[in-house]
Parts: sequence; C-alpha cells; structure tokens
Amino acid sequence: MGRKTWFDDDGMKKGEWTAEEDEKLIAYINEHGMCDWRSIPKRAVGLRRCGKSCRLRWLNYLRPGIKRGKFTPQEEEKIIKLHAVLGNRWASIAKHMENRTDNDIKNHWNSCLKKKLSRNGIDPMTHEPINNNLTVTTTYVECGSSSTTTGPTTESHCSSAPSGSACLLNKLAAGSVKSLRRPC
DNA sequence: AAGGAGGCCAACCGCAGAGTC
DNA sequence: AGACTCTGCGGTTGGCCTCCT
Repeated sequence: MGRKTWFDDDGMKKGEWTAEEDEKLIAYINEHGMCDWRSIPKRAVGLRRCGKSCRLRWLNYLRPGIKRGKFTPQEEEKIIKLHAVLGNRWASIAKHMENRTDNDIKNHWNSCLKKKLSRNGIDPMTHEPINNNLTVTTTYVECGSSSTTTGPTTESHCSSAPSGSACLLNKLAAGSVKSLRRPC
C-alpha cells in the first residue's frame, strides 16, 4: 500500500516510507528523543523527510506499543461514546483508547462506524435518532456482539460510559481539561 | 476468471493554537 | 502588542486489497 514516492521543491521525499527510512528515524529518536522535528532532516543522516512527515510516521506507525489491526466491539463502542461527548476531536479520543492512534480511530470512524450508525438510524454527528424521536434507543451491533442504551436525548452519553471515564469525559466536555503541549 | 465497487489505511495538506522574538 | 515560527490536529486524498457480480 502507500503512495508513490516523489520529491518536493526543497528536495524532501514524499510518499511511502521504506524500511530503511523507518530504521533511521527510530535510531534518531532513540538517540535524541522527540525534540525539534524540524531539525530531523538536517541531523538524521540520509533521511530526506520533512519534520512533519517524520512526526506523523513516528506517532502513527513506529511508536512503541501501538496497537494495530481490527477494532474490537468494545473499542468501537467506546469510540462511539467518546465521540458523542468529544465530537471530531480524534486526538482527545485517542488519549482514552489504549495504544490506538488518532489517525487509526479517525479512519475507522469515517470508513466504518459512521455508516453503521447511519444504518441503525442514528445521526453520526449528533448521535440522535434520524427520525428525531424524544427517546434514544441506540443499538450497537458489531462482530457478533451488541449493546443497547436507552434514555432521553437530554441525558449526557457520559452516564453510560465505562466507570472511571465518565468523570474525565465530563471534564473534557466542559473544557476544564485541556491538552497541553509537552515540553521537550 | 475477470472486472468493478467499496473498504481500508497510510500519508499529505492546510489551518489553528501556543510559544518565541 | 504584533509578527513570525513551530507543532499538533482534523480533513482529505490516493492507491492497494477484498468482496461481489
């Protein structure tokens, strides 16, 4: 898979990453840490990639502990619940998902979950029934398992979130928890 | 078996926010 | 205070894969 390889005006390589480039990036980050992405093309010998591209590759693919592959029904349900609270804030949602990247979650939402909710008569953006009833009956059917939550539309979806996350979700929804830029 | 359609996923682009000068 | 730089995020695209006809 991946895109064709090409070079931009600054001579930076674009497109699919090779195993060799991956190794160079991993070696560089192991040695210097994740500081100053912009300087990577200058300091990492033989890696002609812009800092942005390096960061994306590291965070979405090379970072240790990343979970790849199919989403479990539990994960899908959690994403739906988090999305109901946080909206399209994929980075925030990813922080509550174990070892899943925002890109992964976003891709799965756009390609799969959104359609499933629509098929079940749920507006994927508002998480309310498309027929606009006062009572929400949401049935998540995925990979042989299902769960149903029923309640008035005015009630926060946090109430049905797994124990422990509801409080944080409420804080996030209220904006009291802010993502902070990590110092180098 | 072949071709088309849709699914899936890696990667790019543009913008917004935070930090620095 | 304002301009500039850098990073992070969300939206979108491109291309391979898989399934269906």
